[in-house]
Amino acid sequence: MSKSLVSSPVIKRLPRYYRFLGDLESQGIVRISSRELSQRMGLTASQIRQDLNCFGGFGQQGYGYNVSELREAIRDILGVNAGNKAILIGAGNLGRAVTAHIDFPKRGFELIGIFDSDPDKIGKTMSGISISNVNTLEEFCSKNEPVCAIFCIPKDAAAKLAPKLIASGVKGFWNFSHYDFKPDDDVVVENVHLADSLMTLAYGLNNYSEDSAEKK
Amino acid sequence: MSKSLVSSPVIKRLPRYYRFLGDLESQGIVRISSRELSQRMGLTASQIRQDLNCFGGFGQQGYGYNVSELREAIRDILGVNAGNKAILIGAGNLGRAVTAHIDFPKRGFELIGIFDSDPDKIGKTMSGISISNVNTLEEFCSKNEPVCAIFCIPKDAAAKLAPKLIASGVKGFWNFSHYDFKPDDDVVVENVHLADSLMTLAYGLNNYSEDSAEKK
DNA sequence: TAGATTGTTAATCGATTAACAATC
DNA sequence: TAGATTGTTAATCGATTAACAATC
Repeated sequence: MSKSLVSSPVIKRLPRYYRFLGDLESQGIVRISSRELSQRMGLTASQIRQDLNCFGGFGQQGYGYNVSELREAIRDILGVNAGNKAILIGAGNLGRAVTAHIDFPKRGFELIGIFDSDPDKIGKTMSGISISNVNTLEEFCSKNEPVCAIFCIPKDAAAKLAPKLIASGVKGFWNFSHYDFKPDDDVVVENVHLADSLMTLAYGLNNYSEDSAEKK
Repeated sequence: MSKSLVSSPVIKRLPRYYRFLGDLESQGIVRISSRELSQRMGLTASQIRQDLNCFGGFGQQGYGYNVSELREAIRDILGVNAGNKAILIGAGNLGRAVTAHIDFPKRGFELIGIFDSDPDKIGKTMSGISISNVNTLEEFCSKNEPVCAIFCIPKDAAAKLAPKLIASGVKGFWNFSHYDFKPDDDVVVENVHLADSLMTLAYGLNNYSEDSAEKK
């Protein structure tokens, strides 16, 4: 398989397109032009056409885009039906919230295991999945071959587990910890740094002025 | 107060600088050059110097940067000591995790209220704060004047509450919902779209190859 | 056919990187 | 002073926007 040629800003916009198209579909809207979609989403029509054309010509001149068709196309590009096997590590508050809050099958994943080191938690269940001892992790991985790990653990624990998981064949990380993956780790990482996000908001508030509102 | 002149990519890197400098400080490291910091963080030295110079000259030629001084400077730029009054809306799994997981004072905020609409939750406490009925929200705001609201509620509830909160003087939102703020809302918004982040990861996994690893 | 809207190329804008003179 | 490293300007790179010919 060859390198993905599509730039990161484009890819990060895909889930939002997917969401808007889902809304349009459930409103019964059949077709939409890049211009109208751009107005609803707060983008330029140019950008939408450029983004979509990274993956193919989904529209029709003079008509626009068929909402359902485009949505399905983006769904398949994202791989929302792929059912990637994932494990979650850390059954604390954050792990519990992620487990309860995220509809994994809808987002392209299947949650097949939860791990923790706390004896009080091991053996209990979370969203129907039994919590396993983290020292059985490698055994579990060689048997079940998850491709994705979700880090809801502190930085130090993440630092210890990351190399082991990578060696076990884990290719992607949804990283809520402050551990920094190295570029040569050769894995796909999505960082969710909540504290960083909140501090960015603090900056925005402390430098708030009439004309400096939202800018992603 | 005039418009912030610093670009969004720069601002989003500040919390990460802050974190790394904190680590360096706790390791007892007193000075650091942009070059060494760049190697540790996986950035270019140029970028670090450019970023910092948006806010002032914190370094010294031939020496580099004093770790503690620089960290304190960034802390003040971010406003981590500002104690912005914040309220959290939605005491479900996500709200509970955020409340338990985030050290608000350390990130520039003071959590002064939690709201929900569920009678089973109202009156109970979360991290020492009593959960109030969401129908008392406006009254609470006019009395206590929070500047920030944290949305841990579904899209529809967010859509209903956002205008009210903005009218009440709330200037910033930490938005975990799928509600989209409009540019003319004239507020500061930090979106944390967990489902979007996870789908981006799905894309990365489904298009994984040897050479296409992490790219923020 | 005429009108609308795409796909795509060209122009612009902004962010990152490189270079180097200033200076500690 | 000589060496190191910043602050800052200039060059490059990439992403966004504008324009328009192709075409449904």
